[in-house]
Formats: sequence, C-alpha cells, structure tokens
Amino acid sequence: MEGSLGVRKGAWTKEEDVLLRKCVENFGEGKWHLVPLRAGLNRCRKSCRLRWLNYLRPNIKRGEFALDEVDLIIRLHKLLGLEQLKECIPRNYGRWSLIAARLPGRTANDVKNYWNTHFYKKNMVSPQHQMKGPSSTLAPPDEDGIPWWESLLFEEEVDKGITSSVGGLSGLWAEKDINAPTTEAAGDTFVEGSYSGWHGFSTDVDLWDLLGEE
DNA sequence: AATCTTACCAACCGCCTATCC
DNA sequence: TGGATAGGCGGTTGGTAAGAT
Repeated sequence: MEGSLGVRKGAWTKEEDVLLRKCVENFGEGKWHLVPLRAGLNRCRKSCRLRWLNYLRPNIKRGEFALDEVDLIIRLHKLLGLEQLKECIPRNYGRWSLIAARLPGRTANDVKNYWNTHFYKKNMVSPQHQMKGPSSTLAPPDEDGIPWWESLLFEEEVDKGITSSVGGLSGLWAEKDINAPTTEAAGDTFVEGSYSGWHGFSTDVDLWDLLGEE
C-alpha cells in the first residue's frame, strides 16, 4: 500500500513500530521530517508523528473511559464551545488537545473519537433522545431513567456556572496581573493553562479556575 | 451459517500558524 | 518582507470487529 510518491500508507506493522520507537528513543521527539530517514521508514513525517503521539508514546491509556473522564470531557467541551471563548480562541484551535491534556494518558485523537462516537453524531439526529452516551456499563440511569451524562449536557445550571466563570476571565487576568490587551492574547492566556505550544505566552490561569474545581 | 448493520478507532488529509532563511 | 518548510490541529474516512436479523 503506497502513496503517489512511494510513501507507505495504512496500518502500521510491528516492525515499523519497533523502528519508530527506537528512533524516538535515540533522538527524542521532534524533528519529525528527519524521522523517516533516521528510522529507515518509508512513511511521511506526519504519519510518524501521529503514530508516536497516538499509539507508541509511553503511558498511553487504553480501554474504556472512566466516569470522571467522561464527566470532564463533557464539561470542558461545553466550556470550550461557548461563544465567548470562540471569540478569543481562534477556530477553537487546540480544543481536543486542551481536554486531552487534562486526562492523563489520553490523546486528543482518543477524546475526539470518543466525543464523535458517543455524542456528536447522536446530537445531529435528536439531542435529547437519540444520543447513546457513554457505555451503559459505566453507570446505570437514575431513578427517572435519565442517564447521568445527559444531565451534564443539558443542565442549565452547568451552563450558567460555566458562563459566569468565563465572564469572570477578565477578572482573573486582573487578579493575576496578566497583561491581555487583545482578544487574541486573551485566547492565548486561556489556552496556556494546558497547552504550551503557542507563542510562549505563559500564565498560571487554569481550566480548573474556569470550572471551579480544585 | 450467512448477510447486513452499527460502533469503534487508527490513520489520512487539508488547513493554519510559527519559524527560518 | 515574503516564500518555503515544519509542526500541530480538527474533520473525516475506511477497515474491522461485534451484534442483529
């Protein structure tokens, strides 16, 4: 299975995994354009990076999402989808990465897949009744027959709490003496809590502050 | 047992931003 | 300053396993 430039595509073999792992162990993460050459792999740089980040990296957690993980995904997704934040986070960039950064061992791809499988597609049909939600083995519905996760998705009080938290962002910046003169910088400030890839804009504002948790 | 449908998830693709020259 | 390149992201696709008919 090869692409137009003779670069291999599709599922990775065990041999390829071994080569990639050895390469990263020897040279470290990064410089992905050099990895195919160094590892002796007939793969593109993006494919190597993705394979490492989503599958080969140490401490990757596999298997079913725990209750608290799903809870957090729902809350953070809701938070990051708010109009107020869309204004200051360009294109919602880093949304899945932000959420994944709060779930040790989970990757952005994992979180995205989970959301798309359990919530997003169901939302397209009928939000209140078509969603399957997290595996029923996680937790039974309450006495009213309403799954625990559904209340998180549609609970107005959760909305209010999150909205007020976001509304208080400017206060947080002021409180922490953070200079956020533009909406773009404001977005960086928010994102920085768990994502360090942008601009080197550093602050200790945390998603937990916005969620009002520990 | 065979076929069809659904769910899951690894991987690809295109786009954007940052950095380098 | 502007083009080329690399890194990184979200959206989407496609293969496959599991369940239903």
